[in-house]
Amino acid sequence: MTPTIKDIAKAAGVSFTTVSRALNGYNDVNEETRKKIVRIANELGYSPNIAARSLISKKTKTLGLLLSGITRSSIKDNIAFEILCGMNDRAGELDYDLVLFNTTSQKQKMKSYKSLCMERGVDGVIIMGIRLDDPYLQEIVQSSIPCVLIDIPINEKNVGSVSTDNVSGSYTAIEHLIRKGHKNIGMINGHAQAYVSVKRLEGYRLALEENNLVFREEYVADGSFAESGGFENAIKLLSKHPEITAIFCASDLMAIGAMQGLKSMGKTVPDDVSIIGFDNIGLSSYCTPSLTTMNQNKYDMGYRSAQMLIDMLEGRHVHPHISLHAELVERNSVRPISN
Amino acid sequence: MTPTIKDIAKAAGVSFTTVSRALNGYNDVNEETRKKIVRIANELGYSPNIAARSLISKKTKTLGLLLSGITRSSIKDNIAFEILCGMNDRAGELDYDLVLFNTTSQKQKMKSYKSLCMERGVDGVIIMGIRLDDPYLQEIVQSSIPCVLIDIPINEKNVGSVSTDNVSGSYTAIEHLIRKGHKNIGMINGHAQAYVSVKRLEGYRLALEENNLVFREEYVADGSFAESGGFENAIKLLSKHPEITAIFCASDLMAIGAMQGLKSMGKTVPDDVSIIGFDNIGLSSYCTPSLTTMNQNKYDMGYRSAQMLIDMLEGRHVHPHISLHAELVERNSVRPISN
DNA sequence: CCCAGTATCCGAAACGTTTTCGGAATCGCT
DNA sequence: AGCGATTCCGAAAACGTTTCGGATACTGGG
Repeated sequence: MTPTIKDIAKAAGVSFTTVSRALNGYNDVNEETRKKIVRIANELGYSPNIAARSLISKKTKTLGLLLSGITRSSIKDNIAFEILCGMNDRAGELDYDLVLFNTTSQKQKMKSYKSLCMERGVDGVIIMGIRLDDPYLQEIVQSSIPCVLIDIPINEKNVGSVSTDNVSGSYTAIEHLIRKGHKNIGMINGHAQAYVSVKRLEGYRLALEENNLVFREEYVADGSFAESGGFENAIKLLSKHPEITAIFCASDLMAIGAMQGLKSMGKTVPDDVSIIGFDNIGLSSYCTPSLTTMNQNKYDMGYRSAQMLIDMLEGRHVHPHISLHAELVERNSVRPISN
Repeated sequence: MTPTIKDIAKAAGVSFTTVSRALNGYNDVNEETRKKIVRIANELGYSPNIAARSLISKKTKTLGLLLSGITRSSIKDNIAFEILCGMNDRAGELDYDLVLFNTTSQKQKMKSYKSLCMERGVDGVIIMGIRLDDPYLQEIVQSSIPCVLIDIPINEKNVGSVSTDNVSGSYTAIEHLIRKGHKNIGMINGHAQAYVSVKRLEGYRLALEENNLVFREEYVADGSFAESGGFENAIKLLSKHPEITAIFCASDLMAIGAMQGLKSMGKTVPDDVSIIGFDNIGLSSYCTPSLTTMNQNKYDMGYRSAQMLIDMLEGRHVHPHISLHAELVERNSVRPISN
């Protein structure tokens, strides 16, 4: 059996109360006895029972991670993984552990996020990949559990958010295309239930209008962030509107799909039509042509979100909404056109 | 405050013992009272305190995940992520949660894996990405904590393993090259402290010898699973041994590096030299030329490892070593040669 | 020599469950 | 009516820790 505080007490000839205090660095225990206790604890290979501890302290030093999008389909664009790496690193540095809640299994259909968190006893939770219309979003946000949302800014007590500046990001993407001489610019967006999509659309529209180009409803299509969505919508867009010379895709995966779609209809990128993506996933520098895109600092998003949540938990003041800058990375899927 | 079993008892007019039994499905409680109790529990939004429960039951229903390789560098080849997805799915189905231990932070330098696991109170642990010479490998394996290792078969009580059949995998890779007419086949391996590397080398050698080709020490180099390692060693190999017409790389990432290396020295793949990889990562179908490789069923590795660990924990009999089949996926990085 | 103050320690309660043991009530049967 | 079996429920212990409120012994000043 693994040794407890009582075993140490017995071996040291003191009460187990004293052992507890000695190990926790209280000052009302003699330096001699403390050393003795610590020595014995090491000899016995003692490590505190976290269940007992958190039963009384009400803290578990664990962060919950709710990722709705962690499924086989999210493997190609491993954005979730990069974010997770950042989160894991920061949490580890601050001595917290991460527990994964998988919301895909059917058990979650029955159980609310909130009771899931309470049961697991996590101190706080980070949520990513959730849709705006997810019924649980409201629930979790209004519960008293501290949480930070990736990519959904919500003003509520105990909830923070981190995302990239999507409107400025897509603004610079479009501006880049315009500088290269493009005038008829299509967009393949995600879907209306993603906050990033509405923001990226906003930036697209803004950039157009500020450059005296007209925004056309029919130039934008929803590809639901899927490679196949990019494929199909690129074809649709260019069939209906052959005057389009450039497409801005709200994700790299859709951009890659779009490139394939264009290829399938005999058009070449970037000679016939330019493509610019968003995310800068690993694939984008390896596909042909390599993809010009807006880089999102995914690792940092994770890192900062863990930091923010822990700050909230430990009572430090936080600015509840962090917005990271997205910068252009130029590759070979955009070419200038003369007009 | 979140309601406890006692609050329910008070509201239902029974003892809290009865509440506990009612909620846990014991048969010695009247069906009427049970319904009443369940109703009240729902009304109050009760969910059991897991710390208290696991304090007495000694089980936490959580699996620890020790991944030594989860760092920024492992983002490109997101093998770890795919495995994690499979693990997470199966664990979720069986009502276990996953907690991530990050062994990169310095706190682990002080603390042994074993005490880390004990402290966290995980029931068992899955370990991946660990090197054979990691001093903690022995420690964890000899501790009484049930664990399953990814890619390291060890015969010890309470430890299982899952990996792909690496010798057969690399055997078929080499055989494929031989069938295509290649005779001088180089290999870029990982490093000696990876079990998979010794096995893949074994398969390479075996395939050569069984086809009456001689195994040459100087035809194999270690690229330590890095893209840069593939780049440099491909150049080295072909500079010293220009007769080589095909290279087998022990990972796709190295294969991609090798392709770039060859390109940098003016050789083209597959016309001048054929490349075959191992892993079938997401990138490999998008690079140019697309990579012929041996597919590892990464998702399944995770899925099966979670399954095995939970089987062990729940006292079911398991076959301690699972070996998954690797199949060839043909793309465009190898071409037949006539001789 | 006494008293206040300090250093060091201990006992007991508390956290929210599960589980064991036993008691009371009810039932069926003779 | 008597008796064993069955059904339902409660009291209490246990899990390993933290923390509160003292208790003891020693110190030095008066």
